[in-house]
Amino acid sequence: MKNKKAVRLKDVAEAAGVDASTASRVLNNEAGHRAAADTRDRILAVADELGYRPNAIARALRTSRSKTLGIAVPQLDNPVFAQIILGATSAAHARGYELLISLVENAAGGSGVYERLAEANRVDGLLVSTLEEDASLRRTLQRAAVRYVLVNRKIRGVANFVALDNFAAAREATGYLLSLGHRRIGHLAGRITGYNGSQRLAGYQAALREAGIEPDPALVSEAGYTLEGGVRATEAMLALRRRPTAILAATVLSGSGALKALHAAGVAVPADMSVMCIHDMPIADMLQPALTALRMPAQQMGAVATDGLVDLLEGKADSIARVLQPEGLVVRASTAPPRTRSRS
Amino acid sequence: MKNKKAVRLKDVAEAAGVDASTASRVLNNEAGHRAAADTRDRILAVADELGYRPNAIARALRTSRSKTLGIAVPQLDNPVFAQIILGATSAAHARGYELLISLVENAAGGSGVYERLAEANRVDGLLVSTLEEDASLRRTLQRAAVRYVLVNRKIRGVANFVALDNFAAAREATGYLLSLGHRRIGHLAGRITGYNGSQRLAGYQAALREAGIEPDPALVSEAGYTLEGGVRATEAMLALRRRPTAILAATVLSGSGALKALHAAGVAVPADMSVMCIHDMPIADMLQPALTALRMPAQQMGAVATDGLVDLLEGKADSIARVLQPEGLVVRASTAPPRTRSRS
DNA sequence: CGTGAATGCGCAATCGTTTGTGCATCCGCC
DNA sequence: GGCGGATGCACAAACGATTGCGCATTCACG
Repeated sequence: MKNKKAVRLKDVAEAAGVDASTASRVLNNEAGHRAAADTRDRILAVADELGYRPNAIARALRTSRSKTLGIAVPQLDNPVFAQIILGATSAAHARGYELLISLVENAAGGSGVYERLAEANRVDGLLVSTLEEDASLRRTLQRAAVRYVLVNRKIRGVANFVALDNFAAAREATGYLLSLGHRRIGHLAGRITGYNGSQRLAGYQAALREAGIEPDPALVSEAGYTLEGGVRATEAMLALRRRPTAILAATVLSGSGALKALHAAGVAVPADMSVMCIHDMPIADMLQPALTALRMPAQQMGAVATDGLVDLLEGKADSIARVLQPEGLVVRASTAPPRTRSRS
Repeated sequence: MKNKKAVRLKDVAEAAGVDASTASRVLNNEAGHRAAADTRDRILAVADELGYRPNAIARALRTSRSKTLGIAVPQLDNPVFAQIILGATSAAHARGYELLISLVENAAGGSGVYERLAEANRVDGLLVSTLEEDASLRRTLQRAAVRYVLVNRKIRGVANFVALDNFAAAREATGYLLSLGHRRIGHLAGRITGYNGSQRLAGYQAALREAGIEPDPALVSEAGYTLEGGVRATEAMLALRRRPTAILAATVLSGSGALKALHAAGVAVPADMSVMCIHDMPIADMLQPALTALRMPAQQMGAVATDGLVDLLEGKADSIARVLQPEGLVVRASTAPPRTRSRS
């Protein structure tokens, strides 16, 4: 299988009649290094002819930079992470980096996961998007002595992150429901203790207040980021004496749960209840009815975070803090004005 | 950030008063190496106390084995790949390997992707699950001189692969629809030129024949693995003079497209048309109606392939060829017996 | 024509590990 | 007490690259 041995720098150098050091400098275009045009051409020609590929491992050992990034995510079944990873791989490859994927198990404190990656410069930096998002994560990462950028997360005391403007997103989404005429709007919140969940809740409340409506705590139910959570939270909302006329789900997963629960309860969407969600995803279009959604640049977030991390590593930036804006509404079939009962 | 310098083998050795070579042998439990219990204990104690972690890069350079696997997938939005990756990461970590993810762009021949990974033992082996699945891929991989295992693919002339028994799956699925009483069953095929697509088609046809039904080519439509493909193919089927009473989608994505098209056309599921798909996924349960599916061990496939690849690399196996069986039916709301029109 | 500064390259050390080989030391045995 | 074979460890050479430094050669200039 491995028929011909790999050609090393030394081989190129010998074939070109120069020292390996010279070949190295020429091939790497070392800044401020002068080489005779003659020599340079010869080396490049020979390297090309022999098909020389630098040994990344040896280079990493010598330079202590592996040109590899790690990405730590808790799951893969949530499409948001798939999108983030997608954006991250493209950006990483574009910058000449590889991406090492690591699943950090559910909030298990991740015993040594980061250390394992950071040790030995196996990765130069980490993209972190775990479930736990508090000071303990910060300490863990600090202990691992690795540079990192938080993705889709924000933690007090962590300077480097790329997140979405969840407040703006929830406000805009709620605003849309208000513009349709809804006044009682329920919210299937994410994890209220987390950055995303709390910000979206706040945005939802802000939009209501701006419309002169005092948020009703009974209309907020924590659904997390799963189908089941969405089902349960929606059932709870249906049990209210005064049901909402519209539901804003923090995510497409809980949104699909809402649709499911509503269908089971015989509530027509959007005739009797409008539903929409934050984070447009391919799934939203598969649901019945197709879910109105607020688009968020998830993939771009992965890319921006990766670019930022590389900038950090290469000294092209001191810090990276970006909050990306939502990308507008995708109106589908799940939203409509409320029944005009209130006016009659 | 990097406050304390990493502790090297040499540091451990010095602190224990031995040579680095001795420390190495002890820490690695070198087979057939005898060390005085005294020395051994001292080294282990010191290593633990100093928190020694071997430098993976240096080790890789010396041994030319990086303990890293690469996985090449074409996309991430298809949940099958997410599952495969999930299984692969767990298995890889369990065997002490890391997983490097690489997106190989759409059938673009992947100019040098594999070489880039293989070069310099950046990865020891590759898990390959690309879209192109023919002899050209085989040649490309051969040129890259890398060991690999095909995942969810099968190519003539490639000995190492882990795939699913798509024939059995489609046959069982079709059998279920037959058992409900359906006689005209449509099939939304995947890519007929690919392994999965062709096998599923064959299984579908076999089941029909076993039931004494001659497969009607008009009832087969290539839908690929997307929502849109499913919509189009289903619309085509609805345009037939004699519509089928049930549809078997090769995948949950085309299945969701079928539901969408049926709903748009006002066809009730399952009353007027049953729909089911192969490959159960979380999405199947989010759809309305929830999609009956045949479970396939996608995650396990990733894990088995990874284990096999590691076995190959570590000389614990000469080849790995596994075909995993479907895991049974998940009956949901999208399937029912046909209207008893035929009997009336 | 002699001197000093450029210019272009090679020498050798180094990154942190693994591993083949050789030198002590110790034991048992005759 | 001398000898042979274990036994336990250290020495040193790799792996393939990068990089500080110093030695030639060339060139310009007085």
